Amino acid sequence: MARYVTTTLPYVNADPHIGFALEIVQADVLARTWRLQGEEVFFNTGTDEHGQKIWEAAEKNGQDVQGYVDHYASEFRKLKEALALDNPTFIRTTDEHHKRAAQEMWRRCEAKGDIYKKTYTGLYCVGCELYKTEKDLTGEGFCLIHTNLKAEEVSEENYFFRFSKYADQLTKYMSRSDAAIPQWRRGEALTFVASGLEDFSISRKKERLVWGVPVPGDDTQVMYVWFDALTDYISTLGWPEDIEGNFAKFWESSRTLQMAGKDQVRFQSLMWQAMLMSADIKNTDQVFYHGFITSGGQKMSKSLGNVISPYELVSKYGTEATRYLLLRHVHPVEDTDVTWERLDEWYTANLVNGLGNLVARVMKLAEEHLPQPVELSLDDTRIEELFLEHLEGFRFNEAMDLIWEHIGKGDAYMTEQEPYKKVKQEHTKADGIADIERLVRHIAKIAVHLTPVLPKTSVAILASVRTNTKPENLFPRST
RNA sequence: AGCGGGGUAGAGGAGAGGUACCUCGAGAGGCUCAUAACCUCUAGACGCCGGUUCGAUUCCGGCCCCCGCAACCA
Repeated sequence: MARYVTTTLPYVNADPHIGFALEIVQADVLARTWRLQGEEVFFNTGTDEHGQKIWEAAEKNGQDVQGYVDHYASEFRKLKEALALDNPTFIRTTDEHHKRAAQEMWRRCEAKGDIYKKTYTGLYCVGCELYKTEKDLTGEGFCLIHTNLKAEEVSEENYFFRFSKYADQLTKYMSRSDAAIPQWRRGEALTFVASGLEDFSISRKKERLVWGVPVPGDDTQVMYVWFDALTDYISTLGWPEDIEGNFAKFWESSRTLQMAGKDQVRFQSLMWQAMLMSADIKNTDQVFYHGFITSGGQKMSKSLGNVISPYELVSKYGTEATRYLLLRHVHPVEDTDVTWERLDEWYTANLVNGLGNLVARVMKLAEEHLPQPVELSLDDTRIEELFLEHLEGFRFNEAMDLIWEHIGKGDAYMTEQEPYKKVKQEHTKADGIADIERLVRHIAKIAVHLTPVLPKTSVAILASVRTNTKPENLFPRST
């Protein structure tokens, strides 16, 4: 069966966030795991590039918008190299094909009678360029952020999507036990639907939102970013024309998975699913919601100055260690607090002293005492069922724990059997050599399990086993 | 207010109806193959109060605290 996995598309008004790195590394591990099992996989990511905020950010930087989004698109594209991502397809919502797809999505919903025009009256803060509700304003009607600006009452005619019409269908969809992971996010979505759905606005007047996809058949309106961006999950597959057949293969007749942050439940599991229902397209089979990474007990934010960027992680610890830290020490679905101090600790304890050191001590003995490389058997390279179950169940941390359990066992075996002593005495030499061979098989088995999670390390260990040589330090001690 | 998540040794985390596990740190031994690494042993913990149960830290209820749902942001 073909498989499909996508990240959400990050909005390009800031540098890549560590939370997005988490999301895309998790997606990558799944894509790699499936590919190892011989499945055909479509792995999608990209950038969300429309919207008023981006227009403004570009103006603020004195850049033209296209140049601005091009710059960010390339910043996000670099993640592929930095995080060793296995061949993701990279879509930009400013791609011509994507814009046509978004317009086709609009036409389909419209044909279904799910798009209508309505005058919206609200309190608008010019500073924020956003409509505000009463709780966003002071008692006197001033904006909480721009405290010197009084929100103005503004009326605007926009297009709305009949979200409310899909309440029953969404409830039914969310009743599938695997529609959202973890389970409690499903509960959240169901509660939200039960509380009553309000149709949402899907366009803005062109004067207010210049940088967006034009609404088909109405030059005065532009699509609001959500409507446009969500469509990327299928436009990336070539929908609607589907000349190459990817949509049929990877969406319609495959098991589809979306990865997203925990704040995305409403958008991914409800709004987007309602749009698909309206357009008569198959719903996403499963959406996985990861937790957030905090730093020093607080949400990362530029103003607090506690942002840890994925590129900083990679330049300090390297690609493989960054993947390791994200997969083992960040909880898949709960929030995790991360500080540089803790990152150093995990890196040294588990990669330098753990994995790296074990490989070094085993291969040093092998290089000196084995006459030839160990022949690996089929059994040495078989992946444990439990390991795969953990990965398929999004328990990346537990899958990693399993590997590190074996690393600990390798070290213990070495101390108990003392092959380094045995090889020095004629009458125990053969026994010592057999121990070393067993240890080499053991690290080979560890390497095989590392394939989807730490791909380069896995290759390095297996190469070292094949040539029977001690490798360069896999994880150098950081100074 | 409401909704959701969480409170586990000195620190940070995992886990689960019946010996509570991992990393760092502390104490005592051991080893020399290894990246001053590794192994063994020891001390030390399930927020509070009830309930269900033969048995609760785990399930249920109440309470107390922390975090997110608003922001440059995933």
